[in-house]
Amino acid sequence: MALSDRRESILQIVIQDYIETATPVASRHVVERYALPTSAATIRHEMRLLESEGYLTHPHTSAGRVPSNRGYRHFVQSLMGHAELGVAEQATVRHQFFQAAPAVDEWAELAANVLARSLGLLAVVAPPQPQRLRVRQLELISLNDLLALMIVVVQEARVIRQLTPLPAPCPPEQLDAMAHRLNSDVNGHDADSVRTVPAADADEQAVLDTLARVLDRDVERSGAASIAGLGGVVGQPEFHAEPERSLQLIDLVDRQAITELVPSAAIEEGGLRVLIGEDNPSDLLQDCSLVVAPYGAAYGRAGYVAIIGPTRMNYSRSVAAARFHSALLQEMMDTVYGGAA
Amino acid sequence: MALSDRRESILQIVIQDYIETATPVASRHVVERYALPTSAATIRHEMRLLESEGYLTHPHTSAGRVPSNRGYRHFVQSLMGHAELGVAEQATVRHQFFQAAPAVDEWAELAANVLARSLGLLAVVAPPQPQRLRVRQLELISLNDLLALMIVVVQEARVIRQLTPLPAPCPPEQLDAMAHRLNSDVNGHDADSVRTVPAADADEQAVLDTLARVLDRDVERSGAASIAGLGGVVGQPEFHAEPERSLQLIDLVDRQAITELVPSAAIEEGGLRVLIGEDNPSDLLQDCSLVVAPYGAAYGRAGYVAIIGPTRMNYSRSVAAARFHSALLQEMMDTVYGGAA
DNA sequence: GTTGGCACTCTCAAGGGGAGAGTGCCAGCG
DNA sequence: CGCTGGCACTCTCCCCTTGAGAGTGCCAAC
Repeated sequence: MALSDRRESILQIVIQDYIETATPVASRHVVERYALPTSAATIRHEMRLLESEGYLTHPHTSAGRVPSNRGYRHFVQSLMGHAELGVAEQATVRHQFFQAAPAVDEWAELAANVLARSLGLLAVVAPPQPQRLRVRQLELISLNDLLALMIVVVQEARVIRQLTPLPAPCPPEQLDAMAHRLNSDVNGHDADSVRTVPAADADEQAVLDTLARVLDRDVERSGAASIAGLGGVVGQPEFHAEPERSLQLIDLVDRQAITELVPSAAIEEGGLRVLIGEDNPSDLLQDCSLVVAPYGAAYGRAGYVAIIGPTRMNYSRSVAAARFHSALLQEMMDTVYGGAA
Repeated sequence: MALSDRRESILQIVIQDYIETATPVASRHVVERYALPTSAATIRHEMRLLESEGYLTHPHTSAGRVPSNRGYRHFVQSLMGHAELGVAEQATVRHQFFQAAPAVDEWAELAANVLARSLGLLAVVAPPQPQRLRVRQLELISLNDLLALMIVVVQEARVIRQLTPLPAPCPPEQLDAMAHRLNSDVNGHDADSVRTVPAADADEQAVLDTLARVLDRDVERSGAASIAGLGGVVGQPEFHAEPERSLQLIDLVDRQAITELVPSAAIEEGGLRVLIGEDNPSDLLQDCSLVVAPYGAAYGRAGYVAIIGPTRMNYSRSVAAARFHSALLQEMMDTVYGGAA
């Protein structure tokens, strides 16, 4: 099933041209634009063969050729080559990351915005999910004698806040003292080991109970994914034609539900993956492709950088950008939180 | 220019019907649906007068009547009455708020989501912007001998994170000691007074400098607005007809730029305001209305709850919901952070 | 002041036709 | 045997027309 050299290069031309112009590409257009030494009829013949082998399709009789999912897949695997982001662009992005606040969620937000802007596609960036949370610092702020505000800093500079009712009245100074005392007891502990810390009185017990509970609960909650680039992707011509599809996608983003469409199998596997058309688990992403690059597996359930766009996306740029950002996020985490894993 | 009673009630019927059905309302439809004791011809006559007075318009000759912006304005001021959210709904929302983490940004996020879902419109909720930040707690985490991670908890449980290079090598225990020492020095201080704290050595000076800088910087940054409900609002029939308008709006939300369309004059004035059609500062919100309810002015530059939708929005529900949420946010802040203002 | 009747206007959907774009195929050529 | 020009064929897209339907505006009568 190997393709002849000429056939391959025609396939490549058709796909690249279609990615650029978003219009079916005609035989005459190919010979003219790319100054091929053959006639349009010959190209037509080759295209016909490429179509019978399943790499191209035909919207209707008198339209040019359009890549099929199989064509895109072949393009990504064999034809597209290995691109890298330009040095200048890499430097600019790195700079932005080192300017940002040193926290995973901030980085994820920044990465999603940068990716969305530079690719014009939808970008979803999720921070790694820690398996369990360990206390770094505990603070108690007295709101009144029977109610305290608990602020817990856990690893990777994540912060949990929680109201804590106190069973016995506890004036501010006493609460401060308690926080101070508890800090050395709970430092570095996770939910389970917090539960084994002995309490001096009922209030301390209440605080410890609450602490253990929120440590468990926030393992689930922590690390919401950042999403950006909706404007770019619904502006793509493929969405112009079908408003309902756009609405579904907008709704998915609005409800933060696209994160569920990034298949966890692809993330856990470790390497960068490109899912094209029906590779996708969801019908909602028919005619869409997904580029997924996981990172930060050492910090819990791996985070990921995902690019979502029409199958007609610029794979070369998308893959390069996703690879670069996932590596950068990994590097940032290792630099700033490396010891804390 | 006062309207007769009958004319007023016809205006009210037309507006309410149009809000509900989104189709121009015809004279016959009015008499039939609302079982009026007059004939269609009479209604037509009255509608004609309402149109000549500027309260209604006409998409084209043989279409029913549609409220003009002036009509909506009159409706909001005189006809709509004062609605409140149902007791059950109020209780549900309150419950959700007390379940959430006690932090202004979480509340804003929750409020935006609840509003968007219950109204089907775009909701923007911004927390108040403090005039200056005061330190509550300072933590330093040693990344290596020359680099520390600074975590600052300021009032309203906001958290600032920042990398801090250290001029002289400083092992972890020493850094802990410094944090402990500094904590009592800077507690309750703002950027200006942090600058007056004397430093024991070069490292301490570096930490204090960084602290003062981020306290200044984050006054600008803190409190990004939460936005929700894009899916609902672009699903409205008025956006179906004009895809470019939807794209502009989507882009505005994607880039977090709608917050700039909420006029600061309306916020600073204090009370709830309804801006209809060309009341809006931006051309992008032509045919849109904006309900703005400020809150939390005691905590700095006031935050706000804003509802954005087509001029054909349900003003009664929107106003009631905006009023309720702004009051609730105010109450939450007073309860949890009341003493800290 | 209210009403029924009627002419008038405008939209909307469906149908028809012509221009344009590309292909598929074939016969001829090197 | 592969390449090429020519030509018929097909399908889309846009424009125009047409007819049905919806509502109004107005008038004369009550």
